[in-house]
Order: sequence, then structure tokens, then C-alpha cells
Amino acid sequence: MTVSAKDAGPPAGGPPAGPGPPLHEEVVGRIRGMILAGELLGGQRVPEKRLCDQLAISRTPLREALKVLASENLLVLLPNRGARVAVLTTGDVDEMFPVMGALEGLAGELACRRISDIEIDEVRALHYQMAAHHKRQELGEYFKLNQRIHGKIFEAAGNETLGGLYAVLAARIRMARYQANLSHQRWNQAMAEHEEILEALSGRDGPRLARILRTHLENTCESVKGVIRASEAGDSPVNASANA
Amino acid sequence: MTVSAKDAGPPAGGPPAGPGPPLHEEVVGRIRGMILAGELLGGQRVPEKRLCDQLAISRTPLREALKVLASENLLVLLPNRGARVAVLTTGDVDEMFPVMGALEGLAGELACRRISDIEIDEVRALHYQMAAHHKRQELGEYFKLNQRIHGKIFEAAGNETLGGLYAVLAARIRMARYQANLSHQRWNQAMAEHEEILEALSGRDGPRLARILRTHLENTCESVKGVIRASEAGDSPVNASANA
DNA sequence: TTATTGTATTTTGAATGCAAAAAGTTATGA
DNA sequence: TCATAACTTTTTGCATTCAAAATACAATAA
Repeated sequence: MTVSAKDAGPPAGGPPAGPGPPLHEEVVGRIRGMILAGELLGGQRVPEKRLCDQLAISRTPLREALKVLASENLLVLLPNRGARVAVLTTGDVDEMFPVMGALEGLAGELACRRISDIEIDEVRALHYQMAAHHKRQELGEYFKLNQRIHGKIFEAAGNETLGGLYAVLAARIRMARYQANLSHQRWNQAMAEHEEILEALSGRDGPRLARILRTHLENTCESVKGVIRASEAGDSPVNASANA
Repeated sequence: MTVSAKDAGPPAGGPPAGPGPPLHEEVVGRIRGMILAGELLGGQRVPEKRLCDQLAISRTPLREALKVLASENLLVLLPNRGARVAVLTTGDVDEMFPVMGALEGLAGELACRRISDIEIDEVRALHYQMAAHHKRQELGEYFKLNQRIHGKIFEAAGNETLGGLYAVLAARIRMARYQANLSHQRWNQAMAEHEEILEALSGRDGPRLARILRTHLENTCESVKGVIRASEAGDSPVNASANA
């Protein structure tokens, strides 16, 4: 019998901390984080017991979380054979980027209508931080700032429905990205595109921003597909197994 | 002890039917259907026990289904106080329609590139069926055909990612629509817009179709908001309670 | 050796059990 | 009468249990 987390959590750690948010929600976040951090690779099986032990919870909230993650397309549930981390094919990528383009385009237009001077300054600050990381070739930091800039644009758009769909799709796209080390050439191009993004946003030119964002996405799409095609030797999907 | 569905389903009904798809998935569909059919009204509490009895399942798969439906924004889960059917405010509607416009716009463009002559004929057939129901003022049938036409456009777009997001958002929007009896004036206008949709699709004019679809959505949005504002007397949301 | 069948073990799907929280009810006091 | 407090019932969150399915393993036969 497994000791329950409540009775025998690890002695080290923070204070008791009464259960604020429901457990399954926290678990959704944790597992999503693991997938996006590459701790769980695409195609890999995710046995319930292992995660239960790791997270020190019972199967009930874990399984609830798995269902939610499957509805976000981060996991695939095979009846009676458990969950696997979803695998992205070039076909998936080809589908996702145009959709992301539509969402970012709309976000750009809305953002240009509503963004405040202060928010523009914040984006500008993030932009130059990102440029610095680009110059120093610090890819991880670059990605983080990149995400925050796009996040800021959606935030400025002030449309939670849009933001929600973006978050789900962005997570799915990130699954491919963390392993798709982009080429120097593409990185430079992306940085140049971001200069334009900042310009259009500063000038509050909605249509132009929407156009640039779509182009930016299209180019990113091609780049990602290129990398995926490389790992996709025969017909195997992006991250083939690596089952322990 | 509750009798399990397996041991003691209603004697009447189909054959045993071994459990094909996972139970929670079926339940997600069932409950979604109930919400969209208006059997569960917005704001209404959804006690687990009642649904368990009604669907003849235990709480485990039911709760899994509730989590998924909450992630689709059809339900709201309040910690320790159960699930409620989500309630749409005019603010929500204001958010949803532009997003739907972006999705439909993209779908229209993609559809124009890929749609076959046969598929166009199918849409045309649906269109004229719908026109007939409009002439006879059969609102229910009109809605159904309307949905199928838009569904066909997304199908022709051939982008499952896009289709998935559409399905989720469309369900949410339909929550408002089934109670928002549109005015005769708006109905006539909508029908006229559909004439244009058919024209643009037949001519495979992507940009024009995208533009019309966005306008169509904008107009629908205004109409729906008008109806919602009416029921939204003070600050109460769309479908206030009606708790038995 | 390799393929196949039968058996033990693991893993999943779903139901049940139990404790904590909320909601509902009755009783008490102003 | 109304408000509050104590208590009861219901409902929820999570852990555990049980059966069926799948997997891993071993023995046997070709």
C-alpha cells in the first residue's frame, strides 16, 4: 500500500500548505511543464504508476489530469494501453502554423488598438533583452524572451478566449521547437523580423503587424519542418520512442 | 450500492455492446449534447450524483468528463462546490466572435484552395435546403443546416487542428445561440450573406470568402449580443439559474 | 534456434470507501 | 419576527480496491 502524500510527504520541503487549488489542476500544469521541458519525450509511454510516485498522488487526480492533457493534444490516450506523449509529424506542423498565424494576426490587430504606451515600452524592453541574448547566442534565454513578447501581444489584445486558444496551440508547437535547434541563418532572420514587429507595434499599425506576424510564423514553420524532416528518417515521427 | 450499467442496464435497448470507446469520452459527448440541446441551462448546478444516476455510471468516469468539459469552457468547476454550466456574458460573446471570424476566415481561404467540385455541389445542396427552411420559417432546421454548411467549409479546409479549435469555440457560441431567437430582420440578412458565401466558394475566391465570413460573424455577434443584453436585465448573466 | 502457447505480472478502467467541506435544517435567543 | 448557532445531511476530493485487458515471461514443440 502506498503511503498517502498527506500522511507521509517528504519531511523536507515547505510548510503543510492547505490544498488551495484542486489537485488535478496542479498536476495538469506539472505534467505540461514536464512535456514542454523535454523531460517527457514525444512518443514515450507515460505509465500512471510512475507519475503517481513521482508526484506523490493517487491515480484518481492523475487520470483526471491525463484526460485534460489529451484534450489539449499533448497526450494521446490509447484505450487499455495507457497514455503516450503526442508526436508531431511534419503534417501536424504544416497545420498548426497557419492557424497560429490567424490567431497571432488577430492578436496583433487587437493589440494595436488597445495597447498603452507603457505596455509598448515593456515590449521594447523585452525585445532588446532578447536581442542581447541573440548576440551572445544564448538560445534558451532567447526563446524565453521570445515567448514573453508574443505573450505580451496577446495580453495587450485583451481577449481571453483568444489567449486561451493561443496557449493551447503554443504549447503544442513548443513540443516541436525545444528540440528543433534552429539554424544560425534562420535565427538571424527571426531576429530581423522581430525588429519589424516592434516597429509596427510602436506605430500601432495593426494590418502591418498582422502581416509581419503571419510571415514570421510561416518562416518559423518552414524552419521547424526542416529540422523535423531531418529526424524523420524513414516514416518515423518526430521524436521516436526513446523508451527507457 | 448502485447497480453497474454492465450488470443491470435497462432490459430494453440494444445488444450488450462491449465497451468500445472509453466511458469518459462517451460521457463527455453526452453531457456536451445536453448542454447544447439546452437540457442543462447556463448557470445551473450539475450535481455529480444526479448525472451518475442518469447516465448509469460511477463518479470516476463522470468526474473525468467534467474536467474535460471544463477545459472546453462549457462548465465551470468551483472547488468543493461542484460544476456549473458556464454562463455567457456579452463580454464573452464580444470576445468569441472575432476569434471565430479569424478561424472561419482562414478556413474559407484554405477551403477555396482545396475544395472539389463535388464538395461545392454538396454545399450548394445544403444551402438550398437551408433557404427552403428559411422560407418556411423553420428555425430549428435552418440552424442545423447552417451548422452543417460551416462544418463543410472547415472540412474542405482539410486542417484538423483548425477544425478542432473551431469545434470547441462553436460549441461555446452555440450555448448562447439556442436561446437567442434571432429577429426576422437579422434572419433575412443572414440568409442573404449565405448567398454570398455560396457565390464566393463556388468561384473559389478565398479572400472574398474570408471577408464575407468575417462580416457574417460580426453581424451575428451584434445580433446575439442584442438578445443577450435583453435577458441580462441588471448585471445578471445570460441564463440566470432556473435551478429547479 | 525460432515460433508458439500457456501462465504470471503489470497496467488500465471503473467502482467503492472515507474524510473534509458545504449546504440544509432545526433549535435557540434576541 | 429575524438572526444566529449547533447539528444533520449531502456533496465533493481523493485514495483505494477489484476486475478485465494487456504485457512480460517461460516452457514447449517444431
